Amino acid sequence: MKRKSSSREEWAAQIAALEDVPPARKEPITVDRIVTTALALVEAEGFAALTMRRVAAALGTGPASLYAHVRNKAELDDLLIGTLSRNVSLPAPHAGRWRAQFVDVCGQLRDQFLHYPGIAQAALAAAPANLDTLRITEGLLAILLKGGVEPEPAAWTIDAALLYVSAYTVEASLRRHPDRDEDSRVVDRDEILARLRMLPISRFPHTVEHADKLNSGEGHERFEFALQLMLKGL
Amino acid sequence: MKRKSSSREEWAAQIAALEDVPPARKEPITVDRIVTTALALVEAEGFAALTMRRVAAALGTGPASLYAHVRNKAELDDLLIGTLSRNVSLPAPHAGRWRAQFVDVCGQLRDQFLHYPGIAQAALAAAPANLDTLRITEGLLAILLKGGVEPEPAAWTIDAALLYVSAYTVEASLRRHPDRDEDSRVVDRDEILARLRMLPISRFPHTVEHADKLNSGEGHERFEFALQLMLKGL
DNA sequence: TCTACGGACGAACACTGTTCGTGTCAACTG
DNA sequence: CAGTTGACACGAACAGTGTTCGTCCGTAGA
Repeated sequence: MKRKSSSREEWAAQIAALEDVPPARKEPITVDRIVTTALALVEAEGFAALTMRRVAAALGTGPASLYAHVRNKAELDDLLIGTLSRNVSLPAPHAGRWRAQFVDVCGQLRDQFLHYPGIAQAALAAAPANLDTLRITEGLLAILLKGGVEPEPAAWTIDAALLYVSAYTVEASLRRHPDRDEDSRVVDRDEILARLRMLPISRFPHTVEHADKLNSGEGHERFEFALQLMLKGL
Repeated sequence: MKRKSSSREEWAAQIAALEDVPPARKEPITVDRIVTTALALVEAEGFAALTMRRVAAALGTGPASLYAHVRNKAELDDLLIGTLSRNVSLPAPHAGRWRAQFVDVCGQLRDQFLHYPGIAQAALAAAPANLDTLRITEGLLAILLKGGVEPEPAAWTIDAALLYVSAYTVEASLRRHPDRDEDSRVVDRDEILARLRMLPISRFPHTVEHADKLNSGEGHERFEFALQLMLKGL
């Protein structure tokens, strides 16, 4: 019966061959196509939706096909943050504008991460010796050295700043996108403010008094504040 | 035959009742027991091993039993970081030592997170209005206000510092504990240094030149450096 | 004593990452 | 040109995940 079903399939194949368009000639899977598909998926549905199966399905195949081009999901994650890192443009270091240049590069990275919600989680786990992230480190190092910062403080400041960028964007993504209209979790600013004011004054005197300050900060004010804090401390 | 097997079980139960020790009298599951078990699991095997099934198994039951006491795995995570937050002791604010006090509290939190490898991932996702984390915010706010810092910069600095603590501990855990003796990933410091030196000088001049500084920092030197950076900037 | 109710839990669902073995098509080789 | 080889595609499966449903049972209240 194996024979029979086999010839039946051949028969179907022959019929399919009669169609004017041969079945799309399925172009081969490449690492680039995988990365592009994955990024589109993260952009549309967030990092939690990035699944080997979903990527494979979007490419019209099964999950096993991806493992010929990518060792791991972790390696795919690394490739994604590498691609994102390649999108930030590094300025020619200018001694007089080193602070602004530093903040600008970090801001570019922040925007890249925010555009693909949740992907910063992969950035925190990314291999420390990734070539594309090292390119950014090199650029930031050039900026700080040009600004007259000593090498070791410069290196450590870069480390701290990049860590902060990742944490900031992870948190921003988790706050925004946890799930559609869940009852808890998606508490907006006014709600948080109201809850802070409800705290017992005996145990949380300063929190209650300055609840508005704890929740203030439009856009990326807090982000810029934190980076300026680090740079002014140098 | 349902009858038959049923009576067989009853028979077995009667036999079991003959034992001097009644079957351990299975003490009830409580939120506290769940949290304690979960923390022990994370301490021993890392946050990735924290599974509803493993917690349930450690309690001698199935995963469904946990959902009577805990809404989500996310809620369990929140409970864990709440418990950890409750372990840091807040000093009485002292105007002359506000910087040292601030760094000390952050260091306590860091040590708590490092003691339960990977748990900081949950801290980044934790609810912003958790009572136990708010207690730490309140304590830090008291310290900074006592030090003469204005409320809004104080609030934003606390936000940045706590974010940094989480990011620092997440990264430290991921670097250390990814998997037992995997071939890649667990690249030690000397290996990273060697790889940095192999970079093409044309594209990575500063990275190659200062490779040693990029990798320096014993213990928590970088951690203290980053926090001092923020505090000096105030 | 009977009833209600909340906790415990077995089984299942819909997922996840990953591997194994087989198939198939292309490009080298004789 | 015929034949072999090797890389890639992929169906099926495995072990594991969070979560839910329906049923059981022991204890507290009427």
